[in-house]
Amino acid sequence: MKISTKGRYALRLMLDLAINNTGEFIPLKLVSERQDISVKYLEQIITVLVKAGYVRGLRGSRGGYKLAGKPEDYTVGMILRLTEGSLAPVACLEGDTNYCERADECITLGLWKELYEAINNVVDNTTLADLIERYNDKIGNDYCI
Amino acid sequence: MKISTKGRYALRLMLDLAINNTGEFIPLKLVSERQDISVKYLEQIITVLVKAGYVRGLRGSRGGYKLAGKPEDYTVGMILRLTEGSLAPVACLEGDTNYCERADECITLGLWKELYEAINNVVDNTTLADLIERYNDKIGNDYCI
DNA sequence: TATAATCATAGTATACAAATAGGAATAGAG
DNA sequence: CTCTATTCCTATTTGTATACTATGATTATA
Repeated sequence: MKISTKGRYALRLMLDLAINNTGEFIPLKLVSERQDISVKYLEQIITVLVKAGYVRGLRGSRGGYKLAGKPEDYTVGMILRLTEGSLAPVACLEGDTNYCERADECITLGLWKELYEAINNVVDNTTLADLIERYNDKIGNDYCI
Repeated sequence: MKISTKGRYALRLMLDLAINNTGEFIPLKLVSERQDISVKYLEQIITVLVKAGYVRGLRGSRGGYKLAGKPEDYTVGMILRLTEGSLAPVACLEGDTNYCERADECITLGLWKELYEAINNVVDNTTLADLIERYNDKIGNDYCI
């Protein structure tokens, strides 16, 4: 029941781009230094975010990445699902591909559904902007987003 | 973010013992047939439940297992934590052993705490008796617990 | 043309998941 | 008192996923 590094790092990556946004493209080298994650691993993770259209990349010198939209456009759920896959606690809740023969007589299915909903409820109701705002309130910082 | 087979099977095992309880000890062979899980794997899983005192075992002919307490005594959380380990979505929320240097400046820590609480809230407020009752209501069965 | 970056693909070490296997100990039945 | 059905104990296996690292091609700017 753990969120993997891919999901966690993707979130930190998006947050880093949001917080350090100046309008310019931000190279992964900088994100790597700030977040203490290797550039190579970040590259692998950001590929998915680019393909999903959450992040825009520019090659070459002065290249880098920036969020395609605003921090409030991206929920934690969107980012985690992209990098982690489904957040369902059991496979039989994932789409129609993992249908379970025992579903009708399954005593625990309802419980897993409830757990799934609780998880979704948290991640889908929190945006990057929310996280930054809460952090500013707590720490007294004022990251410009 | 998946519950492993150990956790899921442990829950089904406890439920099977609860539902099929007659006062006698129930051999794993029967549970195995009903739940379609190998006896050998069930043995491995039930060991933990016995050591925790959730289940009592008796060796030899006419031996088997039975719940030590009543179905309402056991929450899903108790059973899952025993077999899965902590249900924390990130390691830094687990006890004091996994302390993270970045905790103070971590923007995502609050989110993980919220998620953790949401998960705990579900599993700690559902007992085996609840699951059986809900199932009876849904299916029209009347398992004697 | 040099440089700094993304982009694409492959490889690797480790740990965890999901079991299976073999046999010793024991409680009851006959 | 022996047979049998069971728990109990420890090891081994197999596959898959995680968490990276490595190499090199491409491209945009200075």
